[in-house]
Amino acid sequence: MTFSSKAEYGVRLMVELGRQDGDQPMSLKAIAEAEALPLSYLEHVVASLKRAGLVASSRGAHGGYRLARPAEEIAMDEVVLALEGSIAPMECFTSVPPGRVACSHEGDRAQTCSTKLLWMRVQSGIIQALQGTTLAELVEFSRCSDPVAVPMATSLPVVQAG
Amino acid sequence: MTFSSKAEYGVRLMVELGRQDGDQPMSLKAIAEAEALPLSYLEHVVASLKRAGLVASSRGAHGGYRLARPAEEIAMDEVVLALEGSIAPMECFTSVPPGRVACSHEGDRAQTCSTKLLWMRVQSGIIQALQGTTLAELVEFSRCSDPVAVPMATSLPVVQAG
DNA sequence: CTCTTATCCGAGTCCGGTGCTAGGATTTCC
DNA sequence: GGAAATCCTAGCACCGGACTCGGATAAGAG
Repeated sequence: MTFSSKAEYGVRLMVELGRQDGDQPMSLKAIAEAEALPLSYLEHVVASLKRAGLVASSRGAHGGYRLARPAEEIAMDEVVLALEGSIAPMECFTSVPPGRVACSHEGDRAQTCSTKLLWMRVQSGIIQALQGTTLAELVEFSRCSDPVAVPMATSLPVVQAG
Repeated sequence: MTFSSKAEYGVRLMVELGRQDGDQPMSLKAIAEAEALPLSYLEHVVASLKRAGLVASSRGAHGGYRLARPAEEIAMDEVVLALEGSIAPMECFTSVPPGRVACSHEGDRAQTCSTKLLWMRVQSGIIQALQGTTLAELVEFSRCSDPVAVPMATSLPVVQAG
């Protein structure tokens, strides 16, 4: 249960773009160096973001990428969705008609998958967390590099199997 | 971003055990047949659950597994944690001292990872969803096999990249 | 006592996806 | 024209997930 590195890199990339303030675009090379990420791989990452309409590009010399919208109007579920392809805790969560959830296990004796309730709640939790966070927040968070108060979830311990 | 099939199978297994009411244990073979899951793989799955103290076993003929506690007292975060090893949306989420979160990217120029805030919120959302669901709920949900009202999250559409 | 049924345990295999590279084509500014 | 950039497609290598197999141990049935 981890997000792919594509999601990680893509979010870092978006934050980096959000930190920029001028209108001049930022080249991938500059981003790769700033975040210490492999340039050639970032090309694929940014392609997904562009396809989703989250970044705009300008080609040629002095070209690069910039946010397609102000950071305040970009919710992170869009970003992660674009990078990850889908936000679903189980592969069987494929939407056939929009708004309904079909589990591939269904049809076997017409019983609804007993785990569906659980995964739907988890999915809901993830989406709410992503929707409730804007890129602007992350940009702001990245500016204060001093490790003081994390705005949330400092009280809950990291859960890990012993 | 999907949970492993071990998590899926393990939850199914737990639900199956929860459906049993007598004190006699249920054999893995019976579970495997009831859920149409590979028996030899279930052995590994149930081993994790046993190690976590969620199921108890009795060996020999007529042996099998039963819940170590009543289903009402089993929150699903325990189950998923046992199966998944850890509940963290990013590999860099490793807890060095309990209650604190260290990101492996930290230390590079002492800047906190800009994505930490996001992943912590996501993690929090997942854990809350899991903690707020008991095994008993899933057992109950599995009994009413008619696909009427899903108690939650029916309103939110499945998010998926086009 | 042994046969059967079961849990237990470790090793090993197969396959697909993740993460990343390579090479080239195209566009744009100087 | 050349440099700097995006774009596009193919391909590779490794790692882990999903699963199998073989055997050891334990316990009830006859």
